[in-house]
Amino acid sequence: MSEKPKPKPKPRRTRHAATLADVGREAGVSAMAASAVLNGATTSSRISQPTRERIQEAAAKLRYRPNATARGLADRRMNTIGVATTFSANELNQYFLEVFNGVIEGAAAAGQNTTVFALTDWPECERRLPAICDGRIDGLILLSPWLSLEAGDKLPDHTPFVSVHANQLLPGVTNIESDEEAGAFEMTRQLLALGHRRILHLAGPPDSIGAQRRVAGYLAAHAAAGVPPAPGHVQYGHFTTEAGRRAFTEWLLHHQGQPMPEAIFGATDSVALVAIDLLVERGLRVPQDVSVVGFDDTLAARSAHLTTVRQPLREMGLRAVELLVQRIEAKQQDKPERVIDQVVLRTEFVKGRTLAKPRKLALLIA
Amino acid sequence: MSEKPKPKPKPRRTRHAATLADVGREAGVSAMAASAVLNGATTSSRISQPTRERIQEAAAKLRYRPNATARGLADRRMNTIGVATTFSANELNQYFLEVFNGVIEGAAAAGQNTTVFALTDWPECERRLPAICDGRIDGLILLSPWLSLEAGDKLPDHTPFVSVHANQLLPGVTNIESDEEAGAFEMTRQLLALGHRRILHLAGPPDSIGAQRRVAGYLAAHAAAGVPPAPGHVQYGHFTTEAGRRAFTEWLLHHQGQPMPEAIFGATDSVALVAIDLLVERGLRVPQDVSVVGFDDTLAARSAHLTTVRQPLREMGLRAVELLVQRIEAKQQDKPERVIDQVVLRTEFVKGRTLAKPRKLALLIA
DNA sequence: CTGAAAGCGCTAACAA
DNA sequence: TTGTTAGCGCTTTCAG
Repeated sequence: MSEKPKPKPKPRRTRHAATLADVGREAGVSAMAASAVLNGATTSSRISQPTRERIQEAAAKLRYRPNATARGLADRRMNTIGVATTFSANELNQYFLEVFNGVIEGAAAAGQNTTVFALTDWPECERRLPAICDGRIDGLILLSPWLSLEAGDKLPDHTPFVSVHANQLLPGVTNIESDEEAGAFEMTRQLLALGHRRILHLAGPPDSIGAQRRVAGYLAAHAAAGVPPAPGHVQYGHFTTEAGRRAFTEWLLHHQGQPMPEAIFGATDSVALVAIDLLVERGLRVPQDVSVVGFDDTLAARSAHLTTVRQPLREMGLRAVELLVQRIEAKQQDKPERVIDQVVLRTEFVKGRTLAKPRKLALLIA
Repeated sequence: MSEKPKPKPKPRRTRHAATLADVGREAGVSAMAASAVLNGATTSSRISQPTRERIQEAAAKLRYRPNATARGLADRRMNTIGVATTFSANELNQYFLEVFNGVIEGAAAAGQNTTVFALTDWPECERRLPAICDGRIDGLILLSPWLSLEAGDKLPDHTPFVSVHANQLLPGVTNIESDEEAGAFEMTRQLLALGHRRILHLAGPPDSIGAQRRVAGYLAAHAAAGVPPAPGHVQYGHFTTEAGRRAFTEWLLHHQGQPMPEAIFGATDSVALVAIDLLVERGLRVPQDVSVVGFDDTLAARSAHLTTVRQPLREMGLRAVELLVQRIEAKQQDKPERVIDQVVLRTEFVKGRTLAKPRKLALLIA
């Protein structure tokens, strides 16, 4: 071939610190040797001791820093997993914190970093997903995603996914959940066993699968005990504090003059806690006058000694990472993999201080 | 098998989806044109409408996805900020959640992603910092870092930093904090004004600047009121629930038979909340028998209606991102910048339900 | 208006 | 044991 034009040394807008090439030059070896020594590339064992040392010295002298971006580009791997969830400024999300804690821990254990994609809502997720799965992460955890099946079909296929508490099973995405119905069943069973009959369930949104399962548990426990649920005692709403406040307030308004429920079963701890607030504001005592129980066992519940159903949120986060990393590895090695549809973890009754026997005389709603 | 000369089209371990080159080929234009159209590179306006459309079509057809890693490498910018903090599995960190919420929000507003580096302790941070600042993030927020000055000197200098609640001002790192001393002062002032005299301050670690400031506020308020602090009523410990439990239990043990404090001022909400627990376990009522107040105004405190000092944690997170992004921009454009040392936000007294006048008769510690 | 070429920093494959 | 070459996918000069 023709002579190499050999252009000028190029100004090199020296952004990054020293590069492998720099180190190599300094040590009088190739960049590749430096790579082998410094970043443990495949050939690392084949470098002689003296060369090794020269390279180490040069690296130290030039304060060499590997560049993750470049490595990621070459490797097609960033060692970073993503977590996508809705994150609202007005109400802090305990649930998120608990799961996230597990994710962080699992990721650290697997040598992965974690980047968070904060969404305002799930439609936004559908839009942004392609941009999210653009090489910066190796896999993504969807945290209680609310995606349509069509959206699920359009998930980028070069990125492995795992979901936690998905509202809808997505094709090819392992979902981690807990046996919420069993949890709600057990909780309701305990309430009934104590003698409670008018148990108000402040439920989540009717189109949430989780909310449905909790309602199902509530109803099943009644059926199992041969007790018909108190009529009108399932009030749908949402999982948040504010929604809980609205739902309960409204329910009370619509039931003025009627007997106060003996127990209130919130669809989440937030709902239960705000119910306690509202009862206290009315001069009622918990649990002497009304028992209140929740669902999730988040931090606020624990510090309030709320009786609740524990979902192993941290474990769910851990598990999600584990499964995701497995899938990433498999994909990396082009290994076949059979995707597990679901992993269901157990829920557990947590005895707090907000559950007691019903009082003898019914209170009337003021 | 044997013929080889012709360097084959290269198997191209087809990892990533379609590339710009693919799109260009499909549309019969150069990759560069595709880049201009699809990713809004500098020259984007100079592409003719028809070409534009052809490229768009081709991109859609091939399901082109930009690759952030490649772009990051070329741009030397990932549009990602990092947050480094210690994260322990055994105790959930409310403080983190609050600040993080602000960070997430700020980052989203600035079009940045957020990646979390979970550390077990700050020495680990010093070790990992070089590896963290390796091109994957454009800047880093240190969340209540506890770094020595020497460590501060060794911070990689190609990455801008911002700290929140740093225990030690780091050179060239803007620190965001709140006027904790003023907050503690005001809280103590209120306690004294209500008539409290034996105020037990369950403080943080003596070597924490934040703990020191809270103690300073406590003492200053006494001085301002002309009331000598009750002797032995500052007990050092740590900011966590467990540490709070230990500290209070121990203190009570050492003061058996002496009067119970009229009020307890926890260095954090966690400490205050666990103090309430311990009091209740001893059959005491809060606030009728003992007032309990905290510091931070985290979620658990709010749901417990704890009287506390609010630190604007979310705002601090927002501000941190803002400042960091500014610095990143400045750096990108090689603009000179004068680094602000500190930003101090205001704290605020939050009236809850755990503060009342002291009871007339002193209780004795059992 | 468009394309060719070079390079961001690193790694794998192949020679030497 | 070491160096050379050729990308990873994208962007930015600089020519046409």
